[in-house]
Amino acid sequence: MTVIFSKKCEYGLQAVLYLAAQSEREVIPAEEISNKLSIPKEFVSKILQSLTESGIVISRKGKSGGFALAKDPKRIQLIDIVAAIDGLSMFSSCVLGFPHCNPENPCPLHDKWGELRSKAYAMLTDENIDHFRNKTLRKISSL
Amino acid sequence: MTVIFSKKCEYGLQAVLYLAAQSEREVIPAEEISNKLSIPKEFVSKILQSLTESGIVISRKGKSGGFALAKDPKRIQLIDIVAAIDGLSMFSSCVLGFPHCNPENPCPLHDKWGELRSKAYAMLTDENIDHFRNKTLRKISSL
DNA sequence: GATAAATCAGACTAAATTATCCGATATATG
DNA sequence: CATATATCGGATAATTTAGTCTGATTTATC
Repeated sequence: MTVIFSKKCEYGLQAVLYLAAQSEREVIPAEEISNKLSIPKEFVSKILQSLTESGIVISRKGKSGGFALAKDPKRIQLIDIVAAIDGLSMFSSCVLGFPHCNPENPCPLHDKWGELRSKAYAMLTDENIDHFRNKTLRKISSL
Repeated sequence: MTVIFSKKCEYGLQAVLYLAAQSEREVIPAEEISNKLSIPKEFVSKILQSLTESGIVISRKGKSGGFALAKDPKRIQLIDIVAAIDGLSMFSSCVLGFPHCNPENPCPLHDKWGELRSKAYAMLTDENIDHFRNKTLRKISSL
């Protein structure tokens, strides 16, 4: 298998994008997110709990409770979710798994991969999640 | 955690690059690869066995046996090892884990990721492993 | 032929990831 | 206050990935 983000992180990104696409509404119950995105309810719930601790989402307990973004979607970037769930180690570790891969002791792919990695980082930082709102809505409606 | 290649695949890539860097020698015992690359012997041995079935390396049993490339290193590309171990699904599946991500139903990152993915693919296909020989030797000698 | 050094094959174990379950607690609403 | 509907928190289960062990077989060399 080859992965970019862990399942947990993929689900977290999807769920946060989902929340960002609902900006007019109050909190959204985990069950709705689970249904719309086909993520096991308990699992997405747990992931959002952890994002609550990271300050990215907030939760309201009890009847008509649920999850919502903790701040203006213009101030949240995809990298925030990745950092909270998977961490940022992929942006510093060697793509071939060699130890101490750096400009002094580069692996054969060091330079090429370094470029790609920077672009991947940019992809996750250049835009805030509000920017993805319409695209997310369109994607969700196709599911 | 965030991964590009599985550990198995990282080890496989390292081991094949190692073999390619030893082109003048006959077969290399798994133990040497294990020692030089700090990969558990039985594990790298298993990985090379599977690459034998894929036709990328050959093995010789018995005393002074070991592994070697099955063909001219100019005819082996990194993608061959990736395809044999991790498969190529990462080059077609959605980076956010959405189902049926395609130009008609793109996820919010579809285009950007598509570009990066192509470049990652190119990184693994544009050069044969003989091209990495010197870089590999330099890296190995620093371990 | 005996011995040593290697792969081969398959079962097994360990660890990490993914997913589920359940009881407790909080809260909106009648 | 009772009820229904949520999250919260912790334990547990299932699955995948990573790694280990052992015994058999092969082969070079003395």
